[in-house]
Amino acid sequence: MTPLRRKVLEAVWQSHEPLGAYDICEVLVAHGDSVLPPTVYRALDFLEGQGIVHRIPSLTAYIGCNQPGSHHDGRYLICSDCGLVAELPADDLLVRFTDEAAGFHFVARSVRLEAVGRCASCAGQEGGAS
Amino acid sequence: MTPLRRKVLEAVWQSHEPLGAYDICEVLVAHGDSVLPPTVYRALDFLEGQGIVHRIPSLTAYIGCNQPGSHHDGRYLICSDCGLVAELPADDLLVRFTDEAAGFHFVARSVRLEAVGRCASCAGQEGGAS
DNA sequence: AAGGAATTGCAACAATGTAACATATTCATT
DNA sequence: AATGAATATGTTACATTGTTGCAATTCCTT
Repeated sequence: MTPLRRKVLEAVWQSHEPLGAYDICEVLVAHGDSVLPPTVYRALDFLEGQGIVHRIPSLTAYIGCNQPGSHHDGRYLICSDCGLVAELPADDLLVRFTDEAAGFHFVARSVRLEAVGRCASCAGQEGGAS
Repeated sequence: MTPLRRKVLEAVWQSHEPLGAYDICEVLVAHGDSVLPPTVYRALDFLEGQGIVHRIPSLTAYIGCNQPGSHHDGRYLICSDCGLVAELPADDLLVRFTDEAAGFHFVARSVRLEAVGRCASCAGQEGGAS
């Protein structure tokens, strides 16, 4: 862990919504650091490898991990209205899928379960996209 | 379903690996059609809405659906070595997650379960990107 | 201090996705 | 058949996201 990586991590942590890599650039620059995309991507790769942040491919964005560790599995609720992501703790569903994959001689390195839909508060208000 | 959409669908179907939108452009152009990105993306949006093709966000690419229908749930095994994707039929795991999400008043519109790792044939050969 | 590995800075670029508007096509209704 | 609404496609230009390659720095070990 280096100062730069810590700054990237803090930027992700302090945001309540997923941050894109370029968003992170802007945050750090706003803090007086001069940071360009390759630097951010490298820091994110590192942090992801440590299981401290997670990439959400559906949003091309990153979130801080709830309960850090080096497990690469996770379950996510992604609100397509407000963009918020809730991370649920990994459970036996993921293990069962890993086992099922093994039945096909597939060696799973990470398992992700994600639901895309509308969160409680967005579903409460009217205005559903049809 | 229109001629253009059918061509896009065929391009996706006839590829044994996931195709990016720009790959699809190239395929159609190679077939003599003049097609630009917005056209392909629109066709893909339509086909995805029909449940005939699936987008794999982890790869920013598309695959043809095994058993077409308008269900938006799926389970995928994604080989990070060769890029091949196997689609497994949806099962009760996805339903259980939908129910669990509902417990948080989250209305899931689609659920995806994906494992990233090494497929049987890639795991068989040596050369793990350790 | 010298060597080597890992990290960061930087410039240029590649790949992916979208907005806005023009043009065609379809199809029901007159 | 002519009109007009709705849908689909063509085209330009651009926005966003991610990468390559190399130089400079830092840090740790010998």
